[in-house]
Amino acid sequence: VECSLDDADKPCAVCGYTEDLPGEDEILLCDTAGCGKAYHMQCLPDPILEVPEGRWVCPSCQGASCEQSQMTNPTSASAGAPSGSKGSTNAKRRRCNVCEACTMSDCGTCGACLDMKKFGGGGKSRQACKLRRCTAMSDGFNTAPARAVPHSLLQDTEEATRTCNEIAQRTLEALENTITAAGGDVGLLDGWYATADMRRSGESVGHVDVYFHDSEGRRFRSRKECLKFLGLEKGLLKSATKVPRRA
DNA sequence: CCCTGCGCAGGG
DNA sequence: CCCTGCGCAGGG
Repeated sequence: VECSLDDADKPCAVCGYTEDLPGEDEILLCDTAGCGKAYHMQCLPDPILEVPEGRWVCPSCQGASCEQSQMTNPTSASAGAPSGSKGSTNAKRRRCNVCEACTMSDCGTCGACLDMKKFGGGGKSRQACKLRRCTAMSDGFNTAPARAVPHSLLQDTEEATRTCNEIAQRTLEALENTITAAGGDVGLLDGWYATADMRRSGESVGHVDVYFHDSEGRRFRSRKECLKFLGLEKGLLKSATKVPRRA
């Protein structure tokens, strides 16, 4: 595979970054004549781990031709996997590229944009433009529930509430899985419930904060806090578990 | 005081 | 790129 140096600073068609993320993926260029768009391997809808050998066609061009032109690629992380395979081991949640937010352009003025290199920032924040936070993230493998409310719902109290409730429920189930994985019994969570509220202003508008509550009114902000309280924190089983007052 | 909601940095 | 945990400030 040869790379044209002229294309070395072409920005990724998905994230807009020109450079490789530190320690992470490289940029691929579509080999379709007249395309040549660049993609981080990690930013692809179906991420791949190694630079493919030979010809590579981007998702956009694949869709245009209705061809599965990648199926013969032996180095792809997931293509052509045997049916018994458990699938990609590093699947992540990814933007759908279809929802309203995904079709927006980077606004160039929000905090996330101003940090992007293409807008003169340092490229440290690594957050999506506030207008482009996907509301239909694709399900990755073994990942936490999405925590975002569609922008169109920010003023629709009823529907937004329902969405938050669903998120709360899924996150509580994620907590159960975490407890189990840490060697705890799900019964520890008897009487627990989760609440979810969306942020209504600021750069993180639409983000949903989930809190866990136990049967005695204690509130926890994260699964980690729950594990600590339940004495399931990895490695250290503190005999003197901190218990908030008013027990 | 505590609770809530938002920002932020680091990890993946 | 998104997720996660936690700092922190302002209001009850």
